[in-house]
Amino acid sequence: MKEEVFALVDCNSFYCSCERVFDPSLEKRPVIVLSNNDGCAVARTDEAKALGIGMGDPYFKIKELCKKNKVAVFSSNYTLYGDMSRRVMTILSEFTPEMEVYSIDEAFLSLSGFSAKDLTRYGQEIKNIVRQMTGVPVSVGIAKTKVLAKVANKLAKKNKTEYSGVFNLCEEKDIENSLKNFPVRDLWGVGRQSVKKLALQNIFTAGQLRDANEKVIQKILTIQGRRIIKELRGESCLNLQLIDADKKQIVSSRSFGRSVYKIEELRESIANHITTAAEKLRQQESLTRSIIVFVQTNPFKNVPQYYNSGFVNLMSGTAVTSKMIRHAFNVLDQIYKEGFEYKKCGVMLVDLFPKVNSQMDMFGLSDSITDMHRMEVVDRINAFHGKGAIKPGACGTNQFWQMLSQMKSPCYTTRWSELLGVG
DNA sequence: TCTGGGGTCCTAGGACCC
DNA sequence: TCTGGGGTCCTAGGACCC
Repeated sequence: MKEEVFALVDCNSFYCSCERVFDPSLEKRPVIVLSNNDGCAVARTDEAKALGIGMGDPYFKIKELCKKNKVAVFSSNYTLYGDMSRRVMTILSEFTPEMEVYSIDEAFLSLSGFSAKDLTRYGQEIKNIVRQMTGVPVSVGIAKTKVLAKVANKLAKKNKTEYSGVFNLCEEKDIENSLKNFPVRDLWGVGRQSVKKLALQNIFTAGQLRDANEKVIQKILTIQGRRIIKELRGESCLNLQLIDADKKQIVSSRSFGRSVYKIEELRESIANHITTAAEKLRQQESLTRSIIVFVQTNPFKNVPQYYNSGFVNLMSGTAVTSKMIRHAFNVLDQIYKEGFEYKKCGVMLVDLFPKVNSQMDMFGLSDSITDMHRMEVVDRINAFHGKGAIKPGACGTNQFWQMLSQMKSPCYTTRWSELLGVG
């Protein structure tokens, strides 16, 4: 069996760190970044965590606490974070022949075949170079399986001074020690429901899970639980996902900055969601055969509740925005009910398939060459001038329903589109 | 007043066929 | 007309991730 080694590189409080890069005065201050609509905290620095601000805490509940402690609060600025992420990933890719970009702020690097005794030093080098070139601090966990690399990374983050951001968990005695005290709820792939089920089996630590009976665990946690056990034992069964696989579904949805009642307003929002989703669809050179549209009221508010969704099947598949908007509007007409206070809506494209596999149908329902060319031109213009430079008229211009984003930092890295007023 | 958004994987169960 | 068993395909829903 080939001996594998993985490094998990994870940016520390990524969104907050991005904000700090462009405003050094934030360095020792507590910083948090809020979700869309300034709803809840999705990133916190250590200083903010120390104040008791939790992941996902609603902003209205912690607002006072933030004011009192001079917490720097930001609305999320995904253009900035996406751009910083690309920079970090580009640098990381120089350190390995094989890498999986796992999320906006995390990557698994294959270090298989690298000399074992130098792994820790290599991790330090990765950490230092990323910091030096981008300003973003990262933590590195090194181990023989992905699950153990996740554990190592978590411990590196938790004991920053002791390990200075890099923890090499390849030695048997270190694994033993680490798993003994590692809560099972902090394991990658073990969520709240699984924690409950494991507690009934008297399993509370990663060490106990590793020593449990595989078949029993598979019964209660499915095949995924069994894989975690194997990985904890050092048997690698989760491989690097090297190629960026095509999405199987594409979703665009968002809560409104305020309540919405009229179908005209929902239409505008749906048109925008279709535009976003269709763009992603064309980017991966796919067509969709099924569009789902949904609308819903605010479940947290004490008002009459309504949720509904509907779909349309398009036999020949399409990636043409205008056509998709027309179909989505038809669905919206069917599910919309007057008199409700709507808070959110969205679209899902499911049943995607590669464009090259599409067949001409007999009824002329397929996308025409002219339509496809038109979309290509639109995509190119938007790529150059910034997202939304050109969009369908149905998307509206005033976007009154748009989300709240009151504390957004400037788009430091992508100023052009901002200056042109199209970012 | 104010509680995110976008994904994947797995399983159970129904429909259908032989 | 009734009976049984096994296979495949599809879908909805649960659980999890960042």
